[in-house]
Amino acid sequence: MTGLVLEHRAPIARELYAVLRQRILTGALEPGTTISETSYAGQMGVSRTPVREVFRRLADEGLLEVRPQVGTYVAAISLTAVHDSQFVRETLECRTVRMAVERARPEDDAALRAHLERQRPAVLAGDYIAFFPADEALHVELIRMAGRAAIWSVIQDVKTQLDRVRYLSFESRDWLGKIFAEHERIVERVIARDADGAEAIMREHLRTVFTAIERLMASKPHFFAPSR
Amino acid sequence: MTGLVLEHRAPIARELYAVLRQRILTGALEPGTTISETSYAGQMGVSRTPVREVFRRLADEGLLEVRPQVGTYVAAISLTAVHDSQFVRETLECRTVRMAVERARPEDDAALRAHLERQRPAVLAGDYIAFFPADEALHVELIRMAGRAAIWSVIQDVKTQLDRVRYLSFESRDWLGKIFAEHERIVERVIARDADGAEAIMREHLRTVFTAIERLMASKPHFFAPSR
DNA sequence: ACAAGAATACTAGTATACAAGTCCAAGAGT
DNA sequence: ACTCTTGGACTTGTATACTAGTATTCTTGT
Repeated sequence: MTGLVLEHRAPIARELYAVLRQRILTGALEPGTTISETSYAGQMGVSRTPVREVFRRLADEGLLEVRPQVGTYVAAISLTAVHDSQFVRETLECRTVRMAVERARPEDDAALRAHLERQRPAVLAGDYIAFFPADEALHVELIRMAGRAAIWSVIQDVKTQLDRVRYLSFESRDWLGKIFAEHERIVERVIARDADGAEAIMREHLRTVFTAIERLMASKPHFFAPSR
Repeated sequence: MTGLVLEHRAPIARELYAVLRQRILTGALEPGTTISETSYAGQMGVSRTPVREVFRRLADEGLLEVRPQVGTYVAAISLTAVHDSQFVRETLECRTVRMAVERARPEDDAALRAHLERQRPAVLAGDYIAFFPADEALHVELIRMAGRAAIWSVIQDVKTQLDRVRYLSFESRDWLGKIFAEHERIVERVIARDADGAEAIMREHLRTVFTAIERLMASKPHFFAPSR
């Protein structure tokens, strides 16, 4: 008994997935970019097998487009997909925030306030990297309060499309402040047990992405797939 | 020029996916069943590569559980996952059916009636196989009328969990008739441009799965994952 | 110069070989 | 009889080799 726990090194595919996904979301790899299994495997110093597994998964998420025997490309942004993703998120989170209000207990209020305090320093520092997980944590908390924690996986799925637009559109410097102010208003309405108010602000909050979509369409129209 | 179009034979993985998915949904492979990549590949007469790809996708869908270095199993039914899937579907389709009513045009009414007529013979014959696609087609039509056709992919995703319960619970002989009657009432309310009525019946319609869940829990409790 | 066709250099799909972790059971030692 | 150890038979993870389809480029004939 050495007391030493040998760590399993994480599967290569898991690491590759996180890295490539982030590169696409942040725009390091722009929509339309060609990226073959062989070349990416060589670039990352691994074999095609895990790369192929990652490509398949990202294709299912709508971030890659695989054309058999031809090539793989970073998927163009589908305006329809983005709009419908926003619709799904708004529909689900507006309903769950109502439920959160109805089920809220005193200790939940404290948890919500704690989430805000975790976000505040990131906002003041203009630190997007730190803000994103704290942002998600608040939304997860509200869903948990609603008693539907498992639907976060569905929201995460559609949120992928929205996050990519957010990243690519280069939100302005005061964006963090705006988002945070809306978070404060939502939490305030929840603590006041005002379901209508909380839902209204949540709806407004989740519709701010539309301005990002419009800005991106104006500045980078070639990122979008033809609407057909 | 021969006029003969050489068909690309469909990728093996695609075929494997459809077959294995159906086997799991229908219960030919019961929850908890062990199924290794090697054995299934041998059984299907293909190599591990496409089998592995299919396993990953089904694991992402929550139909398989892959334990590294140990084995792969047909996933147990998660009561939480099923309930939250129902919640997502109800939330989305209740909202879209309202929108369908608001946007409905005369030619849409005809399309809805046509879908009912397509379902009727399957109901009279007690033909589940023929009914399922006609059932889905009606729901897709309503979503299309709402102008949100793309959210069907989200609904399909959560619907997987619900369909499995439906299959495994062995719905009674008169189930088709009940479902069809609800379809008729929904279509009738849409044609009457009664958004509240249509939404109410849709909600009732999508909650019938709860009786299937209860029946399955009573008859096959070992199909379910411990709730923790 | 130009158009048609053949060689070439890619691509993803599939098969196979090897590596490493896990579980179970048989057997040795006490 | 019981415990511990050790070996073997699994499992999935990864690497590599081969197949077949596609697009481009270069050659060839006019």
